[in-house]
Amino acid sequence: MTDALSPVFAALADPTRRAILSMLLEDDMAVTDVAEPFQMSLAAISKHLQVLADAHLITREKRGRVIWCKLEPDAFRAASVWMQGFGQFEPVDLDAFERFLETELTDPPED
Amino acid sequence: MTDALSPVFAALADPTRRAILSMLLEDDMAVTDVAEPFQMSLAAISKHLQVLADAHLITREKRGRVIWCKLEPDAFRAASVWMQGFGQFEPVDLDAFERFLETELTDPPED
DNA sequence: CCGATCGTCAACCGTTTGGTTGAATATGCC
DNA sequence: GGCATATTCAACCAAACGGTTGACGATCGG
Repeated sequence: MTDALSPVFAALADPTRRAILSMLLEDDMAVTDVAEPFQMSLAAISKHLQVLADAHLITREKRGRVIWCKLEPDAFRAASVWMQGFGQFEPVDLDAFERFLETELTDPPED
Repeated sequence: MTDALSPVFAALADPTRRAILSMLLEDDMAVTDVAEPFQMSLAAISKHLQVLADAHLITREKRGRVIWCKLEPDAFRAASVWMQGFGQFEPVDLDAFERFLETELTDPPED
């Protein structure tokens, strides 16, 4: 499967993995801390992180004992662009995105 | 799985199904015509269409013997909105979308 | 050096997925 | 009515998925 989009969507299809991505949206996290809120083994979370890394949705960097997980926005963008082609004939999302642009500009995310 | 997003992403994870969606972007199609370009059985395509319909990415309408398949942009939009949250802190896609807006306005899709 | 912590690996297990084939169900046409 | 066309259903299969447990290799702290 040389196709880059399939692993991205497959990774996003699992609610646990989407929850992990939402957590990483706030900050980079160690594997153990990622696993903490979930009712499943650390090994299971480790596998989920592997799937996300294979899809290039995250990267992992080892510093000492701890492996830090970090969002990788590029893969999101590729998939998002593909999807936008299917919404484009509907004017509604243009409005929505203009509204988003406005809030993004008037209320920029703090560092 | 009461979650609405998972079946959408799962449906999009298969390249055959994404190809079907691209075909439907041009026009509504009968099941047999959807199946024609693929090297697999009609039953397999029928199942793919079922998956897409379960995710509400398409609808099927029976007229006579023929079942017409039609894109349903709303499901795309929900998933797209979810994903935009992960790209939003990157300024690049704003530029891309502005360019898209421009082409969309200067070259509107004919009915 | 030793014990605790961090994370992955390997083997296993039940379920889902993506495909096949052949039969079944509508519907349209003559 | 009878035949061809359009689509799904049902049973089956191999492979992938999402989870478990237990052992293992690194690394930190005393």
